[in-house]
Amino acid sequence: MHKEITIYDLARELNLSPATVSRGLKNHQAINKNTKKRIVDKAEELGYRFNTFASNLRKKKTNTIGVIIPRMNSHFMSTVLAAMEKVASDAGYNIIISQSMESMAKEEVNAKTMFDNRVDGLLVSLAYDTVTIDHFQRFIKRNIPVIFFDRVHESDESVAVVIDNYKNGYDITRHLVDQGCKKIMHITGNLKRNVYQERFRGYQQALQDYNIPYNVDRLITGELNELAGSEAGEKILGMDEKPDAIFVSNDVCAASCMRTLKQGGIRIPEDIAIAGFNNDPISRMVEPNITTVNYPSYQMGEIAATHLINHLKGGVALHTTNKIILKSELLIRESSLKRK
Amino acid sequence: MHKEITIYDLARELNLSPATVSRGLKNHQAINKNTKKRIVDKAEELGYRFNTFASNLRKKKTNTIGVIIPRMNSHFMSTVLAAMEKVASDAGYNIIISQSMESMAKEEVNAKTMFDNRVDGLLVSLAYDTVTIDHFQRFIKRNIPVIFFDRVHESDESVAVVIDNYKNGYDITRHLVDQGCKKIMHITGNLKRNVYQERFRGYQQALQDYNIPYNVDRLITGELNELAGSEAGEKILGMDEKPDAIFVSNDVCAASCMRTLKQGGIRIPEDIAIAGFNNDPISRMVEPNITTVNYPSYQMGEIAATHLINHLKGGVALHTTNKIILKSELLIRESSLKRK
DNA sequence: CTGAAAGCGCTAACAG
DNA sequence: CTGTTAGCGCTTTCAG
Repeated sequence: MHKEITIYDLARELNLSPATVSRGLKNHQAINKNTKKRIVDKAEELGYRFNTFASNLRKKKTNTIGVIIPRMNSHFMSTVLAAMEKVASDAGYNIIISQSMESMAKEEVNAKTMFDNRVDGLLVSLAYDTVTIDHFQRFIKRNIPVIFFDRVHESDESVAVVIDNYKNGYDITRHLVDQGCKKIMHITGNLKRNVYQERFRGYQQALQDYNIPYNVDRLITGELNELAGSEAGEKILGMDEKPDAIFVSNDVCAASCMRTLKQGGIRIPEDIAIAGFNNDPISRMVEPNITTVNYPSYQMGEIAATHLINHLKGGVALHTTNKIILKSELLIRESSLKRK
Repeated sequence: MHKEITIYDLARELNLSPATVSRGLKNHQAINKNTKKRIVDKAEELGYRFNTFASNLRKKKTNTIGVIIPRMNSHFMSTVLAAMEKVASDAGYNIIISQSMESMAKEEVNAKTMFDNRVDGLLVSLAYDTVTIDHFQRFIKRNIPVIFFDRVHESDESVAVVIDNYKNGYDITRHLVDQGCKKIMHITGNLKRNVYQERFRGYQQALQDYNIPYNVDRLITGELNELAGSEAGEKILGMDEKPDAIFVSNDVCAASCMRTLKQGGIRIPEDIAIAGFNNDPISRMVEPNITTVNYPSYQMGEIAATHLINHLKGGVALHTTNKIILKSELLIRESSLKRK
């Protein structure tokens, strides 16, 4: 078994004190250049490795940011993460990422782990079935900043970075109405989540504003993945009174649903217009291209992380800004254009 | 500022020793049930939080597995990660994930961080431009197991979990030849990476076996993303002697390339047959559906993680198994079927 | 079933 | 520019 080398070992070998070795390794200014080199070389020679735990224990500081997300299975999420990593690592922070796998129970465990690992701050997008956010209270109580993004929980004690889901839901629905659609279906996620709830509200409001009665049979909530899309497609194919438009809350699901409908002989957009959400690459790849909402994912990651770090670096009280709403926009493509 | 509660605080309040508190918190068997409850309750009351650093420092053990991947932007990678997380957390291990962003320099830094964080083992898929794996030597020297998956480096000291890229490259090419194609283009990634190198070798061998001369103008290497696909498409549209088939090393790129070609008036598969790789959902969503290779991603994650953990739990020497090859298979779809 | 005591490796005063 | 010293919070013998 390999014996771990410590700064004491280096100190002994070099006839220096552990303190000097520690400083030398950290490239401390007040250390002789020559001494530094001797230290670094010896460390290399003996295979010394820095002990993060001892350091963190001593410093009571970790320089680590925790990120909890539902899953990293979408283009959206991987873009957000890339941005966060960039911002954090440029600012000298490490990032630890964990997935809740869309389960609140796992989210709680993950939060606990992050807490015990003493992250300096937390960036969170909530799981599918998260109903309370009590598991983040311990952070808030300790003044550890928590920033929610995308799937957020609104409270006075935390910051939320979002897009205007209500408006986007409204705009999409209105666009479909403009195309002459009256029987507009909505396929979306769990309505407990703000994002889906808000889009749904926008959908309902638009219907109401245009005097189209809301019909609960035209709402499907589910997982919003490939399977859910094809299942919804099958269901629609079996309906006596088919919708003339569908507003789906994510592009992968929309694409999958569209595929099933096309296989069933439905013409898109002539028979049924389709709109998705996110501007996932898939929306530009299928035929017809899917009308969608451009989600500023890189920006969202960048802003959430920057905001957190600015706060950590001292300064800016968090709750002064309570909600950051990013610009997003409707991208109209062929899948919804009945009137060309 | 919140004062951190330690086991000493709990001990004092409860008139117990720190040792007993520590045991109680860990649900140690030799502690009175009643005492345990008192400890846990008091901890809750005072808002105690466990200090992972102190514990790790003392125990010299972290129960953490590090994962380094190029990017988590593909369906493939997110599936692999989901599997790894499941296996690890079922076995009581934490996972820390970091992305090299396809850069060797970042990969080196990440490896260093993992090392300093004393991960018990490492799961790695190499960056695009990684040429040496010296940065993993420190792990190997210290008997910290490193398992490579997908994008691997072959050496005697580490385990690699892969599919048979050579065979798949060969099979795809042969399939295209079977369809009557003679001018088969290959769009792939950096040939330094085993996966692309092997597929390329398979491609070349198949050509040779069927007496088709290899033409270097029919090879494009690049990033294999959406942009690379459309650029390749444009390039092909501008060629005087166009290929009659294209074998692309990933589905997203294949789909994007196909879109561009179709927009340019090329019929798929009549004019040009197309095959991708990975069985990404996108391959089933576009039209025509793309012929591809079913990549057992979940299994790959599961096996790599299980293997690592079995090794850690004591037992099984790593190098006895040096390479694990998973079954993968050609999925023939419309995009390559000239002879129906 | 509980306690005493030592030490994991590092850092930050403070002192020179 | 370098050294001394104390302590971060936990676990683990060993002892009772």
